[in-house]
Amino acid sequence: MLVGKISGYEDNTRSLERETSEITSLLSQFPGNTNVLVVDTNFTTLLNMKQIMKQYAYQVSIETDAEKALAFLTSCKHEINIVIWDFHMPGIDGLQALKSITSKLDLPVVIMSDDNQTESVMKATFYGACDYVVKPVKEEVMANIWQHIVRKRLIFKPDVAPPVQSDPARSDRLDQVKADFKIVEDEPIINETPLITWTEEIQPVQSDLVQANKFDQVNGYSPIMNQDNMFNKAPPKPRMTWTEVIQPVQSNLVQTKEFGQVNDYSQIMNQDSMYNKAATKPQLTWTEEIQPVQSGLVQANEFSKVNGYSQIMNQDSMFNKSATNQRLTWNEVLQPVQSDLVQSNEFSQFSDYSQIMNEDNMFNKAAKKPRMTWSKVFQPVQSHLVPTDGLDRDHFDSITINGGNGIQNMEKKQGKKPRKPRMTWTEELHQKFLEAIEIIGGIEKANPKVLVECLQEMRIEGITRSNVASHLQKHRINLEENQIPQQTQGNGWATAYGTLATSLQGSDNVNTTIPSYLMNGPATLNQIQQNQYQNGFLTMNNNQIITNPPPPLPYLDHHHQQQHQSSPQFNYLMNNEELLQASGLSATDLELTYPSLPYDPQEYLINGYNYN
DNA sequence: AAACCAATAT
DNA sequence: GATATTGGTT
Repeated sequence: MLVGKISGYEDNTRSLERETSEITSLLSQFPGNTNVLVVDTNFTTLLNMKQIMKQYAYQVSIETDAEKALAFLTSCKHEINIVIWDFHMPGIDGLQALKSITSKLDLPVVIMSDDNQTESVMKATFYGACDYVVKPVKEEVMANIWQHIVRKRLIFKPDVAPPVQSDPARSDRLDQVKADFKIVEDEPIINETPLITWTEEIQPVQSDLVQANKFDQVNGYSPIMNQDNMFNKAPPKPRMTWTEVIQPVQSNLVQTKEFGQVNDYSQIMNQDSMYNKAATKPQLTWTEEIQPVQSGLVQANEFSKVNGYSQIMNQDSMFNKSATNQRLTWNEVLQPVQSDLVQSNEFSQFSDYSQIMNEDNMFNKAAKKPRMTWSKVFQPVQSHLVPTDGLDRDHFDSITINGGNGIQNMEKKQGKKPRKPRMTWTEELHQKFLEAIEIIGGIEKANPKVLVECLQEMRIEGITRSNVASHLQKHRINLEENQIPQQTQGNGWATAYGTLATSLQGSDNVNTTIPSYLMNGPATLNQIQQNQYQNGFLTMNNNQIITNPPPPLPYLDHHHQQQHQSSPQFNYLMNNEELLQASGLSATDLELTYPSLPYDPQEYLINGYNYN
C-alpha cells in the first residue's frame, strides 16, 4: 500500500510537472500567431473583426464568399487553425459549413449568428460547432477564441501541440496526429484551388509584399544582395511588383538601356548626388513682369484658358463652407510679400502688405504665400536653369564649378531623378478602386490610406499609397468635371465616368449622377433643387442636362442588393497570380478574371440617358 | 501642340 | 491628406 501510494504520488507529481510545462508552452503560443478565417457576408463586419483580432496578434483571413472560403480551407489545409462562420451565410450556411469542415478537416468551427434561437444553437452544436456566438461578437470572445483550438487538441490528444503556423516542427507533429486520426486529406471538397508553386518563371513578390514572409525563409530570397542592403542603410520601401493582372506601362523603358538596370537609379550620377544634397528646386525670382497669380481667383479669367483653371467658382465658393475663409486676392494694388524670394524687397517697399487684413493675419499667422500660376507671359526665372535658346535642356545643363585650378565648365547629366515606372489603372483595377470606395462608405470618406488598405484586403497587392492618392485625385477631378459636361469628353475617363463610374459613386439611396462627395447643398432640397444648387453657375447653359433629375437607375438597386446580400464580387483570399492560376485564365480577360463581377459594364449604358 | 495622367513636390 | 506641379505619353 505504501509503495502504491508513493508510486501514485510520483505519478501525480510527474503529471503535474508535465501539465505545468504544457500550459507554459501553450501560453507562449496563444493567441498570437493563430490563423483565423472569418466568413461572413458583410465585409464591414469582417473588417471590424479583423481589426479587433489583429490587436490580439491573430492572423486573420476574411472572406465574404462561402464557396471560396471552403475552397481555400480545402486547398490550404494547414493555413487556418480556426474558422468563424456566419450561421446565415448565403451559399453555404453555417450548418453546411460545419458538415463539410468537420468531416474533412480537423478544425474548430465557431458559428456566429445575429440571433440565438435555441434551435439554431442546438443545430450548430449538433453539427459540431465548438461555440455559438452572437453578433456583434464581443471583443472578449474574439480575444479568447483560441481556447477552442486548445480544447480540441486536448480532447483528441492531450499531448499534441496546436497547429500554430510559425512552428514547422509542430506542424509536422500535427500532420502526424492527423494521420493517426485518419483524417481524410486527399479528397478535395469543392473548387479546390491548387496551391501556387513558385518556379523560376513565377517568382514571389518581393520584400514586404504579402507573401514575402512566407517564402523568404523557404526559398532564401532575403539574402539577395542589392543596392539597398549593400550600404547598410535602412532599405527604402520596396518597389511595387507588378503582377500579371496589374501591369505598369513601362513608358520610360529607355532608361533601362541607358542605365543598365531599370530600378538601379541610385547609381546614376547626377548633380544632386555629386554634392550629396537633396535636390533643390531653383528658386523663383519675382520681377515686376513676373507676378504670382492666384489659382482660381480674380485673375483666373485671364489665365484659365492657358493654365486650365477653368473655374473661378469652385467648390468652396459654391457651397460657402470652407470658402468662409475667403482667400486673399492679389491685384496690382495688393501684392503679396514674397519674403523668401529674391526681389521681394522691390515690392515690399511700395506696399505695406502687413496691413492687409485677411484671414491669415487676423489670426496672427503669416500670410500664406499665394500659389502662382504660370502663363505664357509670366514665366519664372529659374536661376541657373533658364533655357534661353529653346533647346531641350532637360537632360543636359552646363554648370560651373570652382576647382583648384580655377573655373572649369563641365557638361553632365543634370540628374533628373528617374521616375517610377508608370502603372496603368486598368478597367478592372479601376473597378476595384471604385469598389473599395463603396466599401469605405463613399468618395467623401475615401482617402488614400484607407483606400490602399481596403485594396489590400481585396488582394490587390503592391499598390502604393501614392498610386492611390494620385488616382483618387484624378478620380475626384473627373467627378467634378462630370458635373460640367463638356463636348470634349471623349477620353476613357470621361467615358467611364459618364457611364459606369458615376453610378457607383452616389450614396446608397440617391439616384443621381452627382457624386455624393460633391453634395454639399442643404440636405432638405429635393432632387431638382439639389441639382440646381449643385450646379450653381452652370444651370443656365446646361439646364436640360444637369437640372433634370436622371431617371431612376435600376442597376443601383441591383448593385447594392448584390453588395449586401449576395456573394461578393472578388476573391479576398487569392492573390492575382493565384486567381489566374486557379482559373487558368488570361489576365486580360476582365469578365473571366473576375467572374463574379456584380455588374455588367454594358448595363450602365442606359438607353435614352446620356450623362454627357 | 494639346490633352492626358501618374508621379512627385509642396 | 489635399492639391499643385512635373514629366512623360498619346
